[in-house]
Amino acid sequence: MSNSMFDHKLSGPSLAFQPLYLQVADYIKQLIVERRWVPGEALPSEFRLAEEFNVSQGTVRKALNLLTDDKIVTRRQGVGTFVSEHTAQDALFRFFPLQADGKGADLPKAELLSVELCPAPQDVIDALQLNKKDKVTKLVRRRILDNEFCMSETIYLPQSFFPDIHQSSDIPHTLYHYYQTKFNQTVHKTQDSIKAVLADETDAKLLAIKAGEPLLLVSRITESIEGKRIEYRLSRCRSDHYHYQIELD
Amino acid sequence: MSNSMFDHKLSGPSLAFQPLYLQVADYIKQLIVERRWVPGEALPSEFRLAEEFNVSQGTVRKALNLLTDDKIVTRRQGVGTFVSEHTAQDALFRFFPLQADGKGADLPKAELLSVELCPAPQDVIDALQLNKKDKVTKLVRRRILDNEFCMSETIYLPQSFFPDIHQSSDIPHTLYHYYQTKFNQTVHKTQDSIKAVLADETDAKLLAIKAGEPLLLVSRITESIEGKRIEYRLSRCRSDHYHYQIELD
DNA sequence: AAGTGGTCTAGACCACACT
DNA sequence: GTGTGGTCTAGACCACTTA
Repeated sequence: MSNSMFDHKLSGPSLAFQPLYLQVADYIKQLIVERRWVPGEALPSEFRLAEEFNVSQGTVRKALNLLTDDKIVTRRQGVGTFVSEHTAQDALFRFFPLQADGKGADLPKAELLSVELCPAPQDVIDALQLNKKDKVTKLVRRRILDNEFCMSETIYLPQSFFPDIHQSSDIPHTLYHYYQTKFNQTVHKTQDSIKAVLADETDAKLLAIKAGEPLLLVSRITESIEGKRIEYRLSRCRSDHYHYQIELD
Repeated sequence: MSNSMFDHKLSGPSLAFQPLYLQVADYIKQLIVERRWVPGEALPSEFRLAEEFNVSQGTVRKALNLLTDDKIVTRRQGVGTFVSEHTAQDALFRFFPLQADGKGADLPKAELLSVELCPAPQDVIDALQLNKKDKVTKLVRRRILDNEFCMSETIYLPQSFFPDIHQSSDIPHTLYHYYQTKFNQTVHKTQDSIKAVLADETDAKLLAIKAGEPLLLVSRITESIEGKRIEYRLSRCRSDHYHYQIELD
C-alpha cells in the first residue's frame, strides 16, 4: 500500500493522464521554485529522490534529464545534480546575442543611467499583461563593448515581482543574476522581436553617433521559470560594428 | 561471439570511446545521408534495428530519440519512425522568422527574379569556405507577405552541391524542399547574423519604398545534415510592418 | 488483432570526482 | 574507497494506429 502522490496506479481520470516522469519533473521544478533547494545547491541523489517519491531511479533520471534540457538543473558526473544559477558567463552570453563584427564574444559592461518608479505605459501593459493601474520600475542603461557605447536599454519591471527595486542603491550590471538572488526570479526564456529604426537625437547623444543612422531595435519579453512575464526591455543597438547573431535549427 | 561493428566490449582505445547509443545514432544518420531510407520513408522498428545492430532495443530507442531532438527523424506512436522531410509548413516557418507586426504567421510567397552562374564573390568564399576559383549559382528573389513586397533575397549556392541548378527552368519557391528532393541536401540549421542598414536605390525599386528607410539585413549561412555549408543568403527586409522574431532559452 | 512507439521498472556495470 | 551520474540491458505493460 502506498500513499505517495506519485502512485500512478491510483491516479485520476484518464483525461488528466500524465506520465510519471513528467509529474516528477514538474514536482521537482515546483520544489525549486519554492526554494526547497536554492540556485547552486545540490539536489539529493537519484536514488534518494526515487525513494522519496516512490518511483524507480530510472524515472527520476528521466525527469532530471528533462530539467537539464530546460537548463533548470545542471548535472555533473560523479558530483551531483545542482539547481542552475545565473553566473556572469550565463547572463552575459546565454541571453546576449549582440556581437562585435568579426570577433568572438566580448564581455559587455553596463552603465546605469536612471531608476524610476512610474505608471506602466500602454505598450508595457500589453507586453507584460498588466492591469491598467499597475506600476513598474523603469531602468535606463547604456552598454559598452570594446570601450564603445553599443546600445541603450530601457527596462521595465513590474512592482509585483520586484517590490522596492527602485529604492535599491546597489543595482549591479549583471541584472539577471540580481533578479535571481534578490527577488527569486530566475530568467528562463525570452522572446525577442527585432526591427530596424533610425537613430533619433536621444540615440545620437547616448550612443555618440549621428541621428539618422540605422539601429537595431530589440523588444524583449522575459519569462521566469514559473512562466511569469517578469521583464520588458527595449534595446537600441548600433549596427555599424555589431550584429545580432542567432542559430536556428 | 559477435561480429557487429557495435560490439562495445571490443571497441577501440578509450580515447576514442563513444557510448553505444551515440555510435548507433551516428550510423543511422549516416545511412539516412546515404539514402538507405529517403525523406518521408519509414525506418524499421526499434526491435528490427536492434537486431541488425546487435544492441538492445533500449539503446536503439535512445539513439532514435536523439535523432528526433535533432529533427532528423519524426516518430509517431503506433505508426513508426520516419525520415524528416521539409514540407511547406516546415520550410516556411521553421527557418523563416520574419513576421508581420501584430499578426500570426502568414504564408509568404517568393518571386524569382534572376538565376546566374558566376564566380564566387569574396564574402561568399569566406562564408561558405570555398576555394578562390569555385563557382556559385546566384539567385535573386523577392518575397511577398500580405500582398506586399517584404524582402529581397540574394542566394548563393556552391556548384559542388548544386550542379547545374542554374540551368533548371522549374525552380519552385519552396527552396529548402527543392534542395532536399532534387539535390539530396537537407537543411539542418542556419546561422543568422542581423544588422540594420539604410535602403539604397535598388532596395527602393525592389520593395516599393523610399531610399533611406531602415531595413533589416539578415546574413544566413545554411548547414546541411552532413555538416556542410550549402547556402549563403542575404535578405534585406522591410521593417515598418514586419519584424524578425526569435525565442531564446 | 497485430504492430508500433511510450512508459516504467530492476539490476549490472562503467566513468568520474572527491576524500 | 565511496558515492555520484552515465550506459546498457531485459522484460512487462500501456497507448495509439491501422487493417
